[in-house]
Amino acid sequence: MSPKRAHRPLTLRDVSEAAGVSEMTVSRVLRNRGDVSAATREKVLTAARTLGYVPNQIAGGLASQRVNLVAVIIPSLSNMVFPEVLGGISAELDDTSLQPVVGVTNYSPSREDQVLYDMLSWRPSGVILAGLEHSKAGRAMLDAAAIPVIEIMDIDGEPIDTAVGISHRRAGADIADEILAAGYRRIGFIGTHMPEDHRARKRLAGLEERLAEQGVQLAAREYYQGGSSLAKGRELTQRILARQPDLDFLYYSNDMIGAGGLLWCMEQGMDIPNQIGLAGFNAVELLDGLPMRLATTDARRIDIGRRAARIVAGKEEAPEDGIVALTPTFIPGDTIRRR
Amino acid sequence: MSPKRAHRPLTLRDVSEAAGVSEMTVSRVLRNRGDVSAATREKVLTAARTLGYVPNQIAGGLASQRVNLVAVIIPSLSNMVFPEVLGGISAELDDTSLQPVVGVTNYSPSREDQVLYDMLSWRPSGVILAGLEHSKAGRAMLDAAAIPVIEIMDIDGEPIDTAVGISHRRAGADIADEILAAGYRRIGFIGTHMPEDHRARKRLAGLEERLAEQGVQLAAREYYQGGSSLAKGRELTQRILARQPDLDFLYYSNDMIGAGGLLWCMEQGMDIPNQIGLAGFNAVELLDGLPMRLATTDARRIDIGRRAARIVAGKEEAPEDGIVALTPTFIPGDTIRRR
DNA sequence: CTGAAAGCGCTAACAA
DNA sequence: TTGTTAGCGCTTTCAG
Repeated sequence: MSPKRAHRPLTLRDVSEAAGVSEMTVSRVLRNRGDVSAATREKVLTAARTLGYVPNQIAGGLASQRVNLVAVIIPSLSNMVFPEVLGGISAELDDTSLQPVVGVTNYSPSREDQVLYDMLSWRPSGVILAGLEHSKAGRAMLDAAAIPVIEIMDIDGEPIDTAVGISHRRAGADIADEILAAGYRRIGFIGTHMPEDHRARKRLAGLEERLAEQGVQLAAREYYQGGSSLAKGRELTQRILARQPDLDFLYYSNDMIGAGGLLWCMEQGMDIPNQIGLAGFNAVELLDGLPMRLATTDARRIDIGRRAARIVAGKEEAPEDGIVALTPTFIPGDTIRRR
Repeated sequence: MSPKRAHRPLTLRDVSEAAGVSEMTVSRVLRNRGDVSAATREKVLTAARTLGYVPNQIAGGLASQRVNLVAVIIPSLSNMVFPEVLGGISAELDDTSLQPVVGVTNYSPSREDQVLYDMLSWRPSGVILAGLEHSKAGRAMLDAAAIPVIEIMDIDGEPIDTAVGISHRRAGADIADEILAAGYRRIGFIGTHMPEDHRARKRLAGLEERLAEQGVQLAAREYYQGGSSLAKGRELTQRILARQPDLDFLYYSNDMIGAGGLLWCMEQGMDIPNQIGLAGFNAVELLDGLPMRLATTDARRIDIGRRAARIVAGKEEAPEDGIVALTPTFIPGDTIRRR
């Protein structure tokens, strides 16, 4: 028969009694702090293992005024993008004593405030959160928390402490350059209608600005609500082309709907990239096996996670101006004419 | 100019002084506990808001011996499946005071132990973790923790407290029935080579057993390492059919590689579902917009998350026998012959 | 309805 | 190298 389930959680005192040394010595052994003789060390370790003791970080955190938690606050988990950022963070934190704790806002500012409040109440030693736009209340909480704040994904704005990301405005402009250089002129845009997705908004602004500089205007736009899927990409592509059949390029605010559009255009027998060019955003590797490779931009999300984590972990110093700018990479794939 | 960043985190005492009442009264207001006059309540709330006070749960947890955290331990975040389970958990926890804290094991038992140790050191009020297979050490920690343990995804085994999930063995057998009933006989299997993915293993076992009962054996198998992608699905499909061109059905251990295989078969001009049938597993809605809908099984992962969360939150009582069995749904799509 | 005292389990700081 | 003492910031409990 297996041992009975415990009724009372173990404390340091239990280990201390079992090992015949003071609680303080047990504490030192378990944290690898201070000098302890090999013999007592062994005794303590054995006792702790035998009992199945797990230290109480609640008590430890209160006593030491240090908590090895990093709050990570992101808009969504279903987007593929943020799990990857998380992957970068967690990989870089793995060889430190810090643990990430994740909160999800669903792109809602009020929920961001709530999540922030909940996380800060654990007195983490740092915060990594997406975007530079926060509510006044959120900003106040961050200021009052007096801990390092790393804002990720976006650098178009004023960071609280440090921002790690790409310029989405710039990324939009770069895509405009690619599109124009490839000779496309009648350009349509398909993206989410999300006032709170500031990064998508900035990309679109950058795109339009650069187009305007070259005397080109967006010929059509199609917005949608809710999550992105292949199906949605198909539907929107069909709709925009029904309205404006003469478009020669479609720019999608993400790869998922872009891929849906690509599949639809292929089924219609359209000549890609000559008759029409397509591009998405984010370089979702998931889609690598499609019949054609969608043109896209790698937003460097794993690197963003890593750099942000390195900074909170103190492996890397934050720059003077508070901005860590990464350079997005345009990946032409098969859906834009080669120059 | 914005207010300076704080240097010292605020405490109850700060609010107490600002509001001119005892710390105890502040505590009561902030937790909505005990009777407080509307007037003092208002004073306290105003003071707390003005200062930007965020309660310290580390201290609170220690004092009250209660921590409103639920540890959620899953194998992976890049799988699409687990973020959805998480979604279900988080949705159901939203109207309680509990917060999920997520740990990722990467399908490694030793890492599961480490994550478990880290999470239990926060003294959560419950644990939700994937699978019924745990190390001896992990089992010991869970026993010693003396908190509710909900094992999710799988019910083929002996739960510690409660298991919420589907029978993968049974799901495999059901798929065998569907395949045989549709008239396929030369069946190939493509799946990950993951000794630690017990659920995929049990599905395969269930499939083979049922096939054997009907006098059919798997005609070919192809295993792969690492993550699943469309590209991998293509490659493996090509490989298995090169070896065994006469296969008339391919069963994939997940939808992602299944979809890759589907795209490849379509490009080869194969007649689906007559010449060859295909099925995946998991009903990943992401893939909904493909040219044909892959046959698949909905493993009820959102429901699994919800039910598990309801039980830890005490919204629902755990059954006597510790097993909450959900029924997976087979979705024929377009890639299996209709009877 | 409000307040005072004690202590949660651990660690910082100091003493031996 | 080991032990002792005094809190960390809150909540429990009890008194008013």
